[in-house]
Amino acid sequence: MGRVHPCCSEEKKVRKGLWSPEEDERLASHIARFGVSCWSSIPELAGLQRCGKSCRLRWMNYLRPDLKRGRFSQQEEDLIIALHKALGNSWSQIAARLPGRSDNEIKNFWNARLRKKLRQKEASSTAGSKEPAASHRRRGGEDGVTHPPAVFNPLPAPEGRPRPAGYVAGPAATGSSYDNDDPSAAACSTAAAIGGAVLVVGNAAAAESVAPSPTSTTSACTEAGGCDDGFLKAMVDDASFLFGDFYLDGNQDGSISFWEGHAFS
DNA sequence: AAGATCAGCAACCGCCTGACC
DNA sequence: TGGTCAGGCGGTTGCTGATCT
Repeated sequence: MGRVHPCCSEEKKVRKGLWSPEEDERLASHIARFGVSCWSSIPELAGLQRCGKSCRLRWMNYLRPDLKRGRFSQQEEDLIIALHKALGNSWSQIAARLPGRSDNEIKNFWNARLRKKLRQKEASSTAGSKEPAASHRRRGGEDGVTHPPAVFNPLPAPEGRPRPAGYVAGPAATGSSYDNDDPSAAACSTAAAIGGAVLVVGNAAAAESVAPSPTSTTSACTEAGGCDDGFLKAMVDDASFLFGDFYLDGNQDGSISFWEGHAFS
């Protein structure tokens, strides 16, 4: 393990660092014309002095036509927080549920923004905490705690979607908005139909119990009547299921509710 | 005005995993 | 069955522009 990829070895003259517009153009036009068959052969075929991994990364994170780039919407932000709570640092899985966003983008966003934001929230809620508001980035600045505190900004319900018994709108609800042109918001909205069962994931106790495992793909959860980890796993493993049939919701106590259109089995 | 600090982002590095021989 | 290879992933680093002092 840890062996150097042949395509990245010193023997071949490979460029590193930022990509030039010409390189981008070469790679993009090559992939547009021939598609992606074998990343390791693409540099040669496209006339690039890069390793295949570098080409793949550039394509996946920057050149892919379906990337939307730009700032994260409030819905995306909420979704990332919720998915991170459920999936941990599985950025690729989180990215799979956020159309138009790359795992790298989400990862950077999380590291740069959300983690700090959540930490500040936590610090302010536990007044008197000695933790600095902005512990400085990198160089071992991370504390090893990779999960956010059990805080989640509630989303407002889409128009016409009935609230379940017991739903409590949180104070942050008015701060959220739905952008109609935002895919993730649209996805949430499309699930607006159908009321019914509510799956509550990550209440404070549950979040605590899940927090120590950054790669955990299951979570303690409760439903009106209980839910099993397998269900949640299935849900987070299936983007269309999540987007098509679920509406993500947050509760005042920091828990997250997933509304769905099917009866739980 | 200049240096220090912060924030965002692109890209590299090391490791894991599955396919293939 | 074990070794090799390529793809993929998460963590980390480095660069750059903006903001602060």
